[in-house]
Amino acid sequence: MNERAPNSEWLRGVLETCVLQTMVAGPTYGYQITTQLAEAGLGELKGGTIYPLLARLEKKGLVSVEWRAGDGGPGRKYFALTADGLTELHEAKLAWRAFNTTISTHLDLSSVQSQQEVTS
Amino acid sequence: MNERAPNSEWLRGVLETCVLQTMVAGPTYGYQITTQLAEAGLGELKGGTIYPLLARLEKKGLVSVEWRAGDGGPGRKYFALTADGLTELHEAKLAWRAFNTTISTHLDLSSVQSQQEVTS
DNA sequence: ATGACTAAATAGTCTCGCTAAGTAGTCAGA
DNA sequence: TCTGACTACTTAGCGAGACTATTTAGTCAT
Repeated sequence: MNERAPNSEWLRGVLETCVLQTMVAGPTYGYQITTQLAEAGLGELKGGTIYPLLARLEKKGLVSVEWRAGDGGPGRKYFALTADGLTELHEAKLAWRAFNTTISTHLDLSSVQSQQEVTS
Repeated sequence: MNERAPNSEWLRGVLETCVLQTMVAGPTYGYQITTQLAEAGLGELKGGTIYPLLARLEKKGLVSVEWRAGDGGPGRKYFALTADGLTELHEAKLAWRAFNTTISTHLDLSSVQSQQEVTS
C-alpha cells in the first residue's frame, strides 16, 4: 500500500486552503487540525509543517488567535477565521477549482482507467 | 482579469506530469511545450523552468533525447516518451486524480459557487 | 546592421513542506 | 514516584522545484 508515498509535493499552496477550510466549523487548534486532515486522507502533518503555516495565516490576518486551557493536557492555541480569511478561502477554492479543471482537461483524465475499474 | 495571478505554486509536481502528457502526441521540444502549456491555460513557463525539468525527466529515464535541425531557426532538442515514461505518466495521472478527489472533498467544492454562476 | 523571433542553457533566489529535536502539561500503571 | 504515552506547541535547518534574469546563438525581415 501507499507505493507512491511522497506526493506531498502536491500539498504546496493547497494545504493552506485546506487548513482554512477546517476552521469553517469553528475555532480549532494546530494539533486537532493535523488529526482532522489525516482523517481526510491528506497524510500526517508534523508540527514543523502546521505551526509555521498557522503563523503565516496569522501574519496575513486571515485568522485570529486565542489561548485556552487544554482539556486534560497543555494549553491550546485556538485559531478562528477572520472576515479576510473567509474571503480568501472562498477565492482560493474558486481558483483551485479553475486550476484543477485546466489540469484535468490537459491530462485528459476522463480517458484514464484505474486498476479498480479495469479489474471490476 | 487574472487577479490571483501567481498560483504557480500549485504547479509543483503536476507540471512534470503535464509535460509528459504533451509528449503522448509524439516527440516535441522545450520551446514548443511552453507554448502548448500556455495555450492550455497553465501560464507562460520560462526557460528556467522547463529546461531543468526536461533534464530531470531525462535523468530519470522517462524521456529520450534527439537533436534535430530547426525549421528556420536554431536546432531543437526533441524529447520522446520512453516505456518507463509512459508507465510513469499513467500512474501519475491516477495518483493526481486520487489526490484531487481527496482535496476537493475536503474543500467541499460542490457547495462553492463561482461569480459566473451567481450572476447568470 | 538592427531588431524580432526562435531555441536552449545556466546561475541564483525564494517559498514551503519536510525532518529532527526540544519543551512542557496531564495521566495511567508498575 | 518513576516511567512511558499522549497531547500540544516551538524552532532550526534542509531540499526540491518554480521563479527571475541573463547569456548564447541561429534565422529572417526591414
